[in-house]
Amino acid sequence: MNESDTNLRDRLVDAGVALLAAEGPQALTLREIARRTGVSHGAPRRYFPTHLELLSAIAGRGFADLAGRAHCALGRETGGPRAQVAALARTYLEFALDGPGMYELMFRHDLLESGWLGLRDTSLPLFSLLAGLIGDAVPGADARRVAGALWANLHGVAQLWRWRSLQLATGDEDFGPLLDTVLAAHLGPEAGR
Amino acid sequence: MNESDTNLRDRLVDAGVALLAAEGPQALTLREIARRTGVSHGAPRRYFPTHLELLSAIAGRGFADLAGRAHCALGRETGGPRAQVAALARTYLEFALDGPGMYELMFRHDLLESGWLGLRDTSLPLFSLLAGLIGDAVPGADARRVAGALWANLHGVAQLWRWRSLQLATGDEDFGPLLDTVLAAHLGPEAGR
DNA sequence: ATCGCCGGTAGACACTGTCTACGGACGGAT
DNA sequence: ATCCGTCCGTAGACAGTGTCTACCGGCGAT
Repeated sequence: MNESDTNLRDRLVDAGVALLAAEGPQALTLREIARRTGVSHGAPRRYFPTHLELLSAIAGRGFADLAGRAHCALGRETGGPRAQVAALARTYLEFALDGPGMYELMFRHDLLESGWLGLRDTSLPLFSLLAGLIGDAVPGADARRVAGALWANLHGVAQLWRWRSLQLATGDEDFGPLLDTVLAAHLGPEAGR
Repeated sequence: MNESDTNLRDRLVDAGVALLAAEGPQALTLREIARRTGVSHGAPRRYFPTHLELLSAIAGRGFADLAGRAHCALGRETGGPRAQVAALARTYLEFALDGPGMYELMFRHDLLESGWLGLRDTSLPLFSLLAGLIGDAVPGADARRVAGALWANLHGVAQLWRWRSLQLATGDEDFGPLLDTVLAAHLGPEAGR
């Protein structure tokens, strides 16, 4: 009945997620995950033929979490499309800056199996959603291209902020003002307040 | 007289740069670099006490290369400040998309020694330069914040483009139109043609 | 009761980064 | 000329990693 003691597969991913949050991606050793799960180092091979597939499954949790947070934020935001884009952007940044490890792992393509589906399957719908909102928010622009530029901008801010490079360069301590600058750049000056 | 046969230090970095360009960052093994240099695996330790310091030295070549390209592009561009920012941005993207490995290594902070100076010492001057140009190009804006936003945007485009995520999302095959979108977003619609 | 398979164990292998002991060449002082 | 110390690179050990393979115990189906 209780499936948590069977399903070694899920237990491995659970242990990996916990280890990732606690010590970062470089701690995600196959053998350490097995150790924390209480099985031998050869056991994971039964479910994840290679280390990269286990890491990909762990990253999959992150993508699911991100998608969940995004939809939750969208449901909570009752303003216009511009406000929804802003909520989405803030959610994205908060997710990236939340734990020390998950976001890093999710975009370490050398650690994920090539052509990893989780990214495409949760990023593309989110991207289409963003593009649709942008199409509503700024009717004149090429929505897909603006959405791509904004997505890249958020990704870059997330990464550079994690490294404290942007804090050093701009002197800010909170990413709020920078995020406002980014949104204003891509969506035009704030209109729908 | 010839210093290339002495200076094992430089020979190691040379071999590392070549290996990086040929096979990517995950091939930058301490032992493989030593092998390609023709010395034993313990030899690098004399000059680079740890693996990360050797990788940092290799990345340093990349930062120097980037700075050189940037100044070269700036010297070639005779237009106004906006055209110079555009030239800088294009140079940055071309550098990032050029080799398969160097850009990746340069921003893999887990592979570089913490507080790595090369990044700060070549990024910050370049950033200040960018901020100055932006201050001239768009007099009204907070130059540092706009420069930070643009830098992050370029970084994000570089990364997502490398992963082909942006091609997938926008349908583009060349990053030119997207770059124009990005520049227009941060600098305002093209004026100084 | 017996057989086969599923799921996990245990050991081997090649490889990595780091550490330590060794060796040999070179230069300067006596 | 001899000795000594200081570089600079070698070689081996060690713990740890991912992958592969042989093994084995228990369980269900025949």
